[in-house]
Amino acid sequence: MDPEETLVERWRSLLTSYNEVAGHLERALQEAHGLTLSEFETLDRLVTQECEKRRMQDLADVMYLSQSALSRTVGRLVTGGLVARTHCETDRRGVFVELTDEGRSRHDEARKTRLAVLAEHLK
Amino acid sequence: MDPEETLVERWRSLLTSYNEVAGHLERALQEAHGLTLSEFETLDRLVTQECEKRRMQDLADVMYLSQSALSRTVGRLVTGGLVARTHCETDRRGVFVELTDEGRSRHDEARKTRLAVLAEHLK
DNA sequence: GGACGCTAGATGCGTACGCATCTAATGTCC
DNA sequence: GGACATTAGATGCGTACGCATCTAGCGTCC
Repeated sequence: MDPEETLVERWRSLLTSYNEVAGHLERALQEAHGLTLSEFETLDRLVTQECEKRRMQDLADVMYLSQSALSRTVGRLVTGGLVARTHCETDRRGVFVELTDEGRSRHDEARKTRLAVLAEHLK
Repeated sequence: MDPEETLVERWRSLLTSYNEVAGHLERALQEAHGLTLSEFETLDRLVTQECEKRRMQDLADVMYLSQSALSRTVGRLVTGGLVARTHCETDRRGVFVELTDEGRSRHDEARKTRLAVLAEHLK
């Protein structure tokens, strides 16, 4: 079997699945919870980690966003009151991101939406 | 095994793979051929089909883009001289998209780049 | 301790996106 | 054949993105 064909096929399938699921998820999260996919995923990273207070960089490491996109995403979450920024004591360049109660509960609701969408569209 | 956990894991893996590959592909195509990922994928759809002249709608059906995004992508390709729009005779609302020679050869070069990137990053 | 490089994040800027709407052509029903 | 719904595609608008750059704090070497 032609290796190029195989690769391209796998890539197209990845492309298609991703856009299918991401599209539905984006719309559902926005509609039901006023959250961007990236915003939700950011909250999700914070909840998942046992320590719910993380450096921007640590977040960036486990996410797919560029540094600038993450910075703005966190900015939006701060504006929405879902997370708070705290300065790091020992290194004042650093920024901790911390879930607020509102953030935690909003994530918890949104989780149900995610589950439903994934169950339906993640073949 | 918790079905939610499983789904979410698969989703995260999809999210990560997609962004990894798409990011590298986007950059490589831009760098080496001045093409957007969507532009390349559009060309690719045209080349792949035996008939290299297709209605916008047919293109939209096999792509992941919204109708408006596709329309603009084709617009950019037209500006770049890689495809041409032709009006459909029998239904003048319809638009055919047709590869130019330049478009065909540009796609052919870019294909090598895609292969290299996929081989390296599509785990 | 002052100059210089380096790192963490924020921000200016340009771009592709989706949604909603618009335009123009087609089809339908009387 | 004229009014009205429908369809194909283009376009206005607002938004999230990545890249490049900026700012501020840190570290090092003399």
